[in-house]
Amino acid sequence: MSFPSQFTPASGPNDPPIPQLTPQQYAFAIQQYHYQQQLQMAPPPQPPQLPFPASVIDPALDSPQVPTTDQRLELLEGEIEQLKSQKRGTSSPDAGLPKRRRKNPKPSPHILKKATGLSTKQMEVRTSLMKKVKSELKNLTGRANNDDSASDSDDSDAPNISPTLPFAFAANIDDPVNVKVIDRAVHLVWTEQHDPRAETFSLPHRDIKFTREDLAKFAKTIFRGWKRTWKAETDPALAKKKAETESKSRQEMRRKEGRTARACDGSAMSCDASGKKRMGMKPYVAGVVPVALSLPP
DNA sequence: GAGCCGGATCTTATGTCTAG
DNA sequence: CTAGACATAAGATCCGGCTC
Repeated sequence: MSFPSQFTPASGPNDPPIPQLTPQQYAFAIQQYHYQQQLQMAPPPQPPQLPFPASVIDPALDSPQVPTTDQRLELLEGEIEQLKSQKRGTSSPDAGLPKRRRKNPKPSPHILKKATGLSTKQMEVRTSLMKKVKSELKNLTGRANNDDSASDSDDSDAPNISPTLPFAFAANIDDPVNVKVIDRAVHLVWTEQHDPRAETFSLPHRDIKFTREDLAKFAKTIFRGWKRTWKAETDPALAKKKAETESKSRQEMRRKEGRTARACDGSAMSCDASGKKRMGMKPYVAGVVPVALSLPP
């Protein structure tokens, strides 16, 4: 995996010319462009405050105009300002609901931020949303171009194109560039998935609620993970440390494998096929006795 | 003190390699 | 070709520091 070594936000997110695209890639780019244009222009000024919009994508926008890069940038910046003012003005993303309903507040259903204590359905929706946020981030940052795995189910409707909004990993998460990318991804997923009646809705359960903050939380977690990878690749000291850690990990694993092989010699229970994933693979934990070694006779 | 951030660590899914 | 071994990426979680 590789990241762009330089980030030039001043040049605008869409400015870089599309380099040597094949006709297929170019077609994808055009498709993606229209797709994002629709999503970008469809929501009313405050989409989260509309409980159930009739449609996520305005059919009237099917023939998208082609704005300039500057216009797109302005739209994005306006979007961010809108989100910021929205956040300042409301403590909750669903503040658009009639206030009378808040007289007897129920326990908040927006509990997807933390994975603990969630029901099975909530966990499924949470996982699905994380995948979608990640997918959008990949497409927005161009990371998808370097990642052929693309196993996410919704990748098909967001084809990979050249980078448009790369993360500024050298900066913090609150850097305007990063905030812009995260907000954009959150907005895209929210627009597609917040309305169970929308055609774009594809979550496993319609009755599970979530907020834009949940999505932002997911995006930030993903950013941190990617930033860690980026640092490990760009910082020689970290790269060296990582290599040493991995080397130790492999040594430890081989030692454990040797012990396990001896211990489970003739014992089918302790070295069954599930060992393929090797739950005992704990790179950083030395001295942890594998469960297989303590099994009863 | 609550909330956020970043780093470190743990866990898991998935990709790649290789011996049979 | 296939099963198993191994490598890697990345999500989840914990923890300490910082800010308000």
